[in-house]
Amino acid sequence: MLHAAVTIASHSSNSVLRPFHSLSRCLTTSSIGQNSKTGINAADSGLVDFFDHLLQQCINGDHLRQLKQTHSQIIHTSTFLSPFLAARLVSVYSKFGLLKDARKVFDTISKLDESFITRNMLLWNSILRANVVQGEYNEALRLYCEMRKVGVLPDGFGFPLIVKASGRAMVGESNYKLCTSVHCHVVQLGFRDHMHVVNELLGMYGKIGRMDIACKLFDRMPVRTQISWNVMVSGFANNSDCENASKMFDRMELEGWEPNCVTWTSLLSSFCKCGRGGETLRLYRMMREKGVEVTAEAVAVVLSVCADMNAFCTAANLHGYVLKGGFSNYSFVVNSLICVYGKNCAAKEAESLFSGLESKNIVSWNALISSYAESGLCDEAFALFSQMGKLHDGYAELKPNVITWSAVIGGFAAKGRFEESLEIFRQMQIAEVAGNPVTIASTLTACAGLSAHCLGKEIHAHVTRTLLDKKVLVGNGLINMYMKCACPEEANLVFEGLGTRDLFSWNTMIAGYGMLGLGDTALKFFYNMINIGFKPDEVTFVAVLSACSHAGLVAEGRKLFDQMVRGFRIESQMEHYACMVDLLGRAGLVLEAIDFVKNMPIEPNACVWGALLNSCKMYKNTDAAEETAAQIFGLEPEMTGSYMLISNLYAAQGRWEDSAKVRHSAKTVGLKKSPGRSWIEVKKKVHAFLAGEALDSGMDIGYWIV
DNA sequence: TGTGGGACTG
Repeated sequence: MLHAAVTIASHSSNSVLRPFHSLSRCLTTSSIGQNSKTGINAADSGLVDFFDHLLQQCINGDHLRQLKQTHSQIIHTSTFLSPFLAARLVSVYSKFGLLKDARKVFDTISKLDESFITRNMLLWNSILRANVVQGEYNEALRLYCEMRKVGVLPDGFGFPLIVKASGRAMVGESNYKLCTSVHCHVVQLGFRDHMHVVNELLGMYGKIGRMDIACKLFDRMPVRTQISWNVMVSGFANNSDCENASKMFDRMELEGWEPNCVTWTSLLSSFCKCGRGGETLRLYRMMREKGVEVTAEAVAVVLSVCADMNAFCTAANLHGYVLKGGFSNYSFVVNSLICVYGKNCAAKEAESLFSGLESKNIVSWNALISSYAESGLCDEAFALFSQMGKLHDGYAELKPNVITWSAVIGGFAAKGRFEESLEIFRQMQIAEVAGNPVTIASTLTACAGLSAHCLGKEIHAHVTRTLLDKKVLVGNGLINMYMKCACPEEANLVFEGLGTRDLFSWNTMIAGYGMLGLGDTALKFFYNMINIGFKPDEVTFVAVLSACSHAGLVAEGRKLFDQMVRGFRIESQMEHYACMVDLLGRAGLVLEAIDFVKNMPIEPNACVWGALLNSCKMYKNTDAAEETAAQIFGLEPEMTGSYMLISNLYAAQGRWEDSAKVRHSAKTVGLKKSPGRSWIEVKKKVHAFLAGEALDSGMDIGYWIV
């Protein structure tokens, strides 16, 4: 042992030398050379303290090499059987993220002495903690099973870890059974009222979406801590229930507790998750006024709200706060900054933040990729996505996850580049990444855009098998797809089968029936929706007004437009005016349509003029058409459709020279009408073809769904 | 000898 001590001293740096005095003390005052397998004598106890000190220094100074050295030195002394040091080594390795080494320490000592491992709770708890901290919840639960097998009963330190792992582990469809069985064990072993254990139980039930059980446990807690309250508020936040998060927050104050920065962060997060951005910002201001410490986590939440609300000024202020508050090294804060800049068309800034990040995790990549995709830069998104699989900083490759894939697929679908969107979806199947409701919704948008009925049906069958069809996002996508494929019966079946319907479900049904010219059915759905208590929004009225227009329901349309403004207090927007002009114009009330445009309280845009021009053409009102076309050329000179429309109108009247003149003037301003493009699905293949072009070979879209 | 709560991406 003396030799070991000398070796330590000679290998140590100056800072390591400091505890040497205590080591010399222990060497001079105790017997040397005694070795016991089960216990540590007095001399070793001093050595244990010494090694403990060294290990502490490894953590403080982030010295991995020193840790390895210290470990090997421990092995060369009898202290390697110290339960405390073994546990310490496990926890230090875990802090370095070296779970495998931690496990090796645990396994080695287990093999050395079986009776030792059954008695040593400290070691069990440290290996449990190591796994939980690293997010290895399933492994933590496996250890718990092992514990039970060898007859070790968890204590007040072990149970919180096991409970936490139960709520977060991936165990098939539901964790509920596992959670209740662990809960039973907690009660059996008398930890029903143990503060730390119950706090974890609250969190566990929150994680699996059972806030009802968490509430019952919370209400009968004999003593609560600040943590108990915070776990409840964050539980509601994670379940997107800002009403109850807010109630819990109020109740906390009412019962004399002061919400701290964590409580506030959870409250902000709950409002953010409910899509109530305005209130999140209001609460954030309130939090600052009250002098509550603003944490990096709170900043990240508020920044994510800014990104969604295009609140660029607030975000710029927060950026300053990030720099001042020293949060620039927090990758999750920088990730949300990337989103704010990316989504506000400041791609350069987003890119420089991204490249400045020391450690880019999957979220960082997704932040930039989804920013590109959402700003319509799908090629940039795809380029970055393609870079992901490659080697970065010499480290193992980072694989795109479901969020990455969905962002790219959604980006292409939103730009109308449906084939590319579906092709990437196919690649995703090959990469064996399972899609989720968001992925499926984007894919269905692409199917709808291509009227790819067969592929749409195939996706429908797939989501039915995986129970994703119960998700409202997927249901709405299916309804839209079937409507765009002119299959209202199938759309209706999906609608009827939806457990929960939201405003989108109703709007999609109304718009679908309207688009297919089934105005009466669209109206029936509109009135049903109101009768069961849904409040229509501006999109509903665009759908219902355009349904009236397609079905020639003029009186009904007029009534609804009036109801929208007076009854539902929805401000009429450009789309609503365009619908009304279309409604009147299509019905042959061209003069009234002209009058309607003249009396509009806002300046008409090209869509409104376009609707008017269309009706002028339908009813061969050349004078009004010319005047209207002039307005359009003034607003949008590149609108080729208007040139064609007016040229065709002249042609229809036999005014060939005028017709040719218009076409010529379009050419002189450098316009070329882009040819019409259509898709047709034949035998699970989508064929794209241009007007006047033969069918191409078609892209293979069959048998994608595994 | 050691306990817990808050975050960012589709």
